[in-house]
Amino acid sequence: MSAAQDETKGARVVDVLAPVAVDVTYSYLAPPALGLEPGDSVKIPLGAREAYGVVWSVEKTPSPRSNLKTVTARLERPTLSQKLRDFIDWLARYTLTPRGMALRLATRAAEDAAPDAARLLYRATGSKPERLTPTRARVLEAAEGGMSFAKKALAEAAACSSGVIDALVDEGAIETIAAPPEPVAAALDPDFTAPVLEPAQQVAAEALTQAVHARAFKPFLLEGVTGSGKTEVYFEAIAAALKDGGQALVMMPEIALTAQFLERFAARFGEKPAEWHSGVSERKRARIWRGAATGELSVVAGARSALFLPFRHLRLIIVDEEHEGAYKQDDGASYHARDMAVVRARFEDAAIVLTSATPSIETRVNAERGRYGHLRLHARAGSRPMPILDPIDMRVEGPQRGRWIAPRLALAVGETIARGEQALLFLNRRGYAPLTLCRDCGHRFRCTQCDAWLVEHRFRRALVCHHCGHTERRPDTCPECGAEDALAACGPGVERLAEETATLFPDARILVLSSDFPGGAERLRRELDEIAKGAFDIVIGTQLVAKGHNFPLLTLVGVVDADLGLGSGDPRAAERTFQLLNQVTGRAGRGDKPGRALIQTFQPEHPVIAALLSGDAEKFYAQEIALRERAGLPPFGRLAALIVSGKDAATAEAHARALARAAHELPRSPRYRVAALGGLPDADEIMMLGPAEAPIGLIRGRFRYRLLVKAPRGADVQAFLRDLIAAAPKERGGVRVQIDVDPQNFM
DNA sequence: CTCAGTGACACT
DNA sequence: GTGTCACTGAGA
Repeated sequence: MSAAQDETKGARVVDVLAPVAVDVTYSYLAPPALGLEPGDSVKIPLGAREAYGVVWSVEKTPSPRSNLKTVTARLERPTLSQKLRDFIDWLARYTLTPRGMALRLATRAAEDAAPDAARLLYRATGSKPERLTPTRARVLEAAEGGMSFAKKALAEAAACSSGVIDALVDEGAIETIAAPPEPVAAALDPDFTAPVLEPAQQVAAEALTQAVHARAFKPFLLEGVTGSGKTEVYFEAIAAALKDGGQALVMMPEIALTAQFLERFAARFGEKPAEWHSGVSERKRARIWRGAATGELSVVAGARSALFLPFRHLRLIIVDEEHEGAYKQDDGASYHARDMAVVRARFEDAAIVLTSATPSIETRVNAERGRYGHLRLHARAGSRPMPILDPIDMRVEGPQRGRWIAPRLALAVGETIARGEQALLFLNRRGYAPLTLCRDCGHRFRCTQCDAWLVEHRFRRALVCHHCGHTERRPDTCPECGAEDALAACGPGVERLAEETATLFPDARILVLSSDFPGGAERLRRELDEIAKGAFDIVIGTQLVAKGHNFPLLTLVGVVDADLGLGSGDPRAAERTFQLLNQVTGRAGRGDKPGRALIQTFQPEHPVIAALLSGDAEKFYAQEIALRERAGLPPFGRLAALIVSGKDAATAEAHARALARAAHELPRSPRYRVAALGGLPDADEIMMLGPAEAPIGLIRGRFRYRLLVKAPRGADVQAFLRDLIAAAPKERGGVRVQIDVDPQNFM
């Protein structure tokens, strides 16, 4: 018997899933000594390189095959539980993502999880260095008493750089000792602070704690207006999970929101939870990943990707602000984190709580039909009253031409700031003006890449495409007719609104909050702090201001254009507008004094605006749900978006057309309809949904078109999509299809 | 004829 | 995802 045969004799065959864009597992020989079980991580040869993979199954009766490669080694990583592996398989199938890519979502953080490099501590040995400079003396003095310090701490204490310490180590005056790795997060105390709950909160909290203790899958919608105390309620559910020795995951839509949350959490549980988002260092994420797997970590608060952490005993998931669009992931695997969280909870036999002041339609329907428990907090905690809403009919009492603030709104702002209170003007449009045209020849500035109007950004002296990001300098003369000083800005953006506000209130301290201003989350946090301290009288903001930030001094909200977004042809336009305006107007009010919101609109009788003004959310939900049901829109019909991309607009469009053609040639139930949401004007086989408004975005250097597939409830839209992708023409390269399923009915 | 750039393809 | 290979067009 040869040595090679000897080696393979008795070897087992394992099926390994590698984190690559492949849907199948690969089989490898595994030395029995490794004792591999499903969920174990292994090092494997893959093509020309070494990769890692996760054992998905161990073949009981391996069929004889030649040419199998052999697992190189076992990786010291926590085992991925059966529950997590099932979830990965499910998600891959549901989102039409290769399973390897789904696996990668769950293991990417572990790629950096080198076993913790020993942290080095420094302490004095007692021996003196050859040359004792004043700086060195300071270091030795600081290190006196046998205490050991982190290098950085010691350097800081001695006010020197770490180089000095290195030199002292070389000369033997300082020694290094290995320290145990720092714990990822401190232990949490479920009884650190006794909760103070109002009766309605108490009822909801009890329902949740019961569900957590039951250790079974149970979804809830926790619905309550801004300030009704939803957080305190779900803190009790977290406390219940902790008392049972379980883990909890809190998902947040925005990084900017986490800071505030962490503070409140620490006040309730004594310590902050582990924080998980793209801003956290890779090294730290790797440790959180391990901490979740070992059970050492009990609560993680984070963004979408936290959903894939390998929790050991997950008892509870919270999805905060469940209606937020930020839960939708679009590049790579595309999934809706809120819905996938529900599925994860099902696999983990955990409770899950979706919270919102303005739930999404699908969640409301699920709650109303009894699939989710429905917990409601009607009043604001501490009896803070709801703001008073007041429409301004722009047809009757609008501002003069070229102005955007109606006299009555201006008056209200003036009174508010005269009382030393804050006013917020809300306009969901970045930049100075959404359209620039030439008064002489009528030329309109359009994006050369995707045909959308270019938005003027006056601060930057630029014209920017909000669709694809294309930017050009704003010229002084018309590029069409050469006329000078003939370019006119049409319509308002926040920058222009700031200009008008400054003219109306020259002495007011005005701040514009817009996501495109430089400085990022850091600056935003600082500015929000300053607002809370009263450093500004008038805040002008885009939808950024709707996202759950606290404005304690705000008493007046002016919605400058409530109609914006209602006519966009997006099937979710009504829902989005209602949510946005509700969140924004809900910011008004201080203490027990009701706030006031003035709403400028050209169509006060529009169902969405009317429902908003009536303050009756029930009315809105009832009418929107009825409408969706009639139109077969989600959640009553299934909508999937195929995102087709190409290296330039023309290629992308060609691919989109080819795919649409393939869709119509595919044998299928006539109940499927494939539509282009704008942008494919003469393709007669394509049903148009909404106006053509160039739905292309430039993402990572590629142009994207969006095609919609609509299928009624019960239809196997995934099977259709799978066939469609298979039938998609692959010639000339670059048909990349991403499926963005609006997932319904997956339970 | 070489070389960088682009895609298609396979990976057990 | 990533390494390899074939093919292309530009330049020596």
